Amino acid sequence: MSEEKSLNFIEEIIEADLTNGKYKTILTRFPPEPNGYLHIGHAKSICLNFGLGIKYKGKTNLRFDDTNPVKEETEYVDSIKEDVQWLGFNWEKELYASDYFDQLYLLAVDLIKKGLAYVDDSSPEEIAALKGTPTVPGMASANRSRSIEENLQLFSEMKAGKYKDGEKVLRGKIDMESPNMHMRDPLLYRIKHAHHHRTGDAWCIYPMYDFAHGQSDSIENITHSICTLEFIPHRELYDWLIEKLGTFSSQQYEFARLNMTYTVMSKRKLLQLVTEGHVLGWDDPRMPTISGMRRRGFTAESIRNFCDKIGIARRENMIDFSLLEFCLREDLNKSALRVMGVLDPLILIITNYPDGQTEELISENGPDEDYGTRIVSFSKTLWVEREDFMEEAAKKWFRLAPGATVRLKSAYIVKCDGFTKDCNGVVNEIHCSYLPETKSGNDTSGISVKGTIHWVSVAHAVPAEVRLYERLFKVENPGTEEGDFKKYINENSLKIIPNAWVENSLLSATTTTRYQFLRKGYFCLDKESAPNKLVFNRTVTLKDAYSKEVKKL
RNA sequence: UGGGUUAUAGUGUAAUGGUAGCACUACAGAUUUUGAUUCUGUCCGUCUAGGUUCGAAUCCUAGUAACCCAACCA
Repeated sequence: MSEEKSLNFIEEIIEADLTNGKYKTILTRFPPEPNGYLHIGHAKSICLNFGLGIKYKGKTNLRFDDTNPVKEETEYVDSIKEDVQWLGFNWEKELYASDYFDQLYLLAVDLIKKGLAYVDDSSPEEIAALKGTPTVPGMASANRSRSIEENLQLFSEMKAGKYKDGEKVLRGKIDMESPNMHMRDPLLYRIKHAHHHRTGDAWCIYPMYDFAHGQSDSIENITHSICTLEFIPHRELYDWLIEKLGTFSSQQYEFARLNMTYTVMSKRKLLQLVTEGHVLGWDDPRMPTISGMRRRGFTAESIRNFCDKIGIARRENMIDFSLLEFCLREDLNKSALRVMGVLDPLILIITNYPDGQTEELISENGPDEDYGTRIVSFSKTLWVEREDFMEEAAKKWFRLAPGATVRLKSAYIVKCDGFTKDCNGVVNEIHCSYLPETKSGNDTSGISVKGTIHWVSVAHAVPAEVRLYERLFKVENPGTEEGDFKKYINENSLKIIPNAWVENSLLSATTTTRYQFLRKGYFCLDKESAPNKLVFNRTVTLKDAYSKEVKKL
């Protein structure tokens, strides 16, 4: 019954660490910088880090890497916390790199005392020039040989605010000729007279990533510090600092970040989409952000399943968007309430049905009996989907056309007798006759039809705005395509239908419930919806074998 | 013309010297009061060239390709 699922390489490392007694328990962390909203790529990291904590009965911290005050804001902190919780994870501790500014400063002083760090007065340009290139070794700055006493003095003056931004930096004294650029006397501290979202104006020097991340891991006793591939070159420095400082030896492990077709994943690009108005905000339902996907109608379960299915490895990858859609539909199919709504309405009149009569029909709410049933009102005049009618039936057409029979879902089989057109030649009414003995639930006719279509009674329908979404980009990989990635934005990614009709049970729709509009897809109530104006987002369409059929014909 | 990392069906991921498997996609069929779901089946793969071995995706040698590294960003 229980298929043994093979371990990913990080799980193998952890199991080895646990069995050989290196650790009794593990502690991981999810370390976002609060400078933007979380996206599906972060979800992969969240599921990994928190998932490991759960699987191995360890713990996971949420730590904000807030060492660059000019980019970080409390708004982002709040959204990140909301997103992690919504995904279904609970952190052991909520921590901030800025909590450690005092300790970090002391560690830097310790490094100076050990003769392993120095204050450099060089300008950014000078430092870059002396750093060399990957193929040309770097050269020492004149300040490299400063005495420990002088370095201590200068560093404390940096902290005291004696110098302006950029005047001085603290650098590790490692190896200017290292083939690893990050070991060529990396910057550890820089001067920034900037207001920090948590520490306010208490500091004017801030640690760099390399002197904050590993040290924060070490301070917290993180056992497995998991990050993405681009940090591989930092690992040598990560290890060097921990060794020289003699602190808890956290270990860094790297995995490949998530890439997906038809979207972009970098914070820089996502920010551009927002600020330049290509989307309506970070939580625009077309965005790959957690907040956007949530608003679109994704469930946390579907995102977790997705992250589980894509796996963890060290090779570059490009995941098909269709896998995400599969995970989404898989979950929604189980949980969504079935309802009827007509997106592109066309009148259907049942000519032999009594005027003014209403029948309360029973329809299933979900895929199995547990979901129960509800009442839908049926009458002589209905809205049906315009695309469910053809003036002349095509090959393999199972829906309405003159002379054709279809079942109205949960109601009767009707035969199409004719139609009328308006003065512009557009079909405006379909005329049908119904077969009373075909009533859903006690059909005694023995007639079977190929097609079943959805409908709403005109007299009972409720108006709604419906927003349909398509992929945000027209090409698989806008990031690597030639020129500006924004050239490839799909201008049809949002289609607003202002005048859809939905069944009246949706008057009590909630934002937490997912719905399947029969045959039209999965929908959710948008946050902009109001009691007098329902607004639905289409989360994803249903799979559509018919449209494929049409393409083949 | 430095260093690092990675190469398994279209995509992703397993196989830890012993039958190349799983999922998505695509395709075909069955069921269906959603052209959905469900069910069944099909197609397609070890970067290349040598070598070691009874046996290689796995080990060795030499290539090739892709990605990352020269921010007072993380």
